[in-house]
Amino acid sequence: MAVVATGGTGRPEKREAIARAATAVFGREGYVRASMDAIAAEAKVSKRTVYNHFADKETLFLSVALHNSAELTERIAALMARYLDRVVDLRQDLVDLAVERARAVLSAGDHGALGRAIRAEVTNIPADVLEAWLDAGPIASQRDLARHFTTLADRGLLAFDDAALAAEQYTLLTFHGVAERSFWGALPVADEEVARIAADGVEAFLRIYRAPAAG
Amino acid sequence: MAVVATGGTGRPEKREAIARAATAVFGREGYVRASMDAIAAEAKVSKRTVYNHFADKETLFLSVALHNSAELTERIAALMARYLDRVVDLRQDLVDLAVERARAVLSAGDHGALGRAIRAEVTNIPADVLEAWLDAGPIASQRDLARHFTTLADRGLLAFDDAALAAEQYTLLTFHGVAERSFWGALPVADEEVARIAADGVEAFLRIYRAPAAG
DNA sequence: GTCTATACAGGGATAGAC
DNA sequence: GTCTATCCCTGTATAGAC
Repeated sequence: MAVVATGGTGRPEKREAIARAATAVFGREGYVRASMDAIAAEAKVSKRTVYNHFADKETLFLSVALHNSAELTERIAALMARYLDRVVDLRQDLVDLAVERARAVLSAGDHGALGRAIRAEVTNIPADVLEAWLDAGPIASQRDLARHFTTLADRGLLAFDDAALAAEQYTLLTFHGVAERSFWGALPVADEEVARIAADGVEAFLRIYRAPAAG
Repeated sequence: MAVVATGGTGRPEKREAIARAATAVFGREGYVRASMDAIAAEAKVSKRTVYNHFADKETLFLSVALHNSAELTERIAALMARYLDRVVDLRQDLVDLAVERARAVLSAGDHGALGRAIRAEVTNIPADVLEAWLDAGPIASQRDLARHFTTLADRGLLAFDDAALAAEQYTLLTFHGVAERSFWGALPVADEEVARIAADGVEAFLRIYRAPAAG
């Protein structure tokens, strides 16, 4: 069970097209229902080319899963930098970050959909690959968030003993409610609902962690 | 697409055995991988008997999903009654409830496993059936919890404007972190981890919602 | 020398028939 | 309770095309 992408003597643009198509099809159909024929068709390559770039269906799935995980972590890191690097109105920035993160992860695009496929297959994924996926994805994002929170605490805007715990509870209060309601992006959630949950979550979060001195 | 269980002219004990077997197999394998042969074998009946009681695979799945949802709601309601009807140490009772709920939903048993299968199939489940599942399961449990919280507020132990929001945030803080970590029961989580998350979650919850007068 | 197109072997699934 | 019609999937093989 090769974790690293296999082979790949072919043209890189084909490989990328296959990976993109696989992300879309696995996200739409889930691992079991997705067929290599459908992926080849979506990538507009022959099935033989798919097998030339990726050893088998499982390798292809795990490969795009890891790639997708890292990509999403980057996008979320960019959002955190945008909203938490230069905070002027802490509450508003935390709400905006929550809304944008929910949109990035759960929007109809491929990101959340592939995450759902991975969660569905979790019992069939080798432990080391699952760990790599977690480490490049959710765990990395939580680490990034904890770092930002530490900076905010240094600036006197937040107060806590455990930055990782604060980051986890922020995520639970502002994100997981939406993720659960939408089944990780499978069903649409109204924008107002996302905004409401974000506002309520930040309100609760600030009651726990706002520094006494701060407004 | 019949929502209600179909047919059922056969012996009720056979029907129950099939439903139990289907719950186990769907939970272990997921909807697509589970085969009617495996379910018949696990129930120790012939495949013909399975099709005599349930019209097809989809009907069987949706039927056991709804049943399972209602059953789990009952078990959680019993836990809430046990820990919240006669509160003496609010913090301890909230922690114990969180731990027991996590155990009930996520333990290696069939309950959480089937829930995982449903979440994986959410895009293939008819909207009305999904709504019925939510209403008999997660939504019902949240309503029950909100009712208990209202009583606790009347007794001066909690303080909030919106009981439903408080119940949702209690669930997020004390339960969803464990659910996510274990992928809804697919992977084991150490008892100490469950206890730690419950304690941290209740601590945060009480900082938001403990009544000023109460200890 | 990689890609396309298509065909094929082998296995397994549902659902119904005997 | 077994047997079978029908279908779909993975992965390979066999052609030729740029």
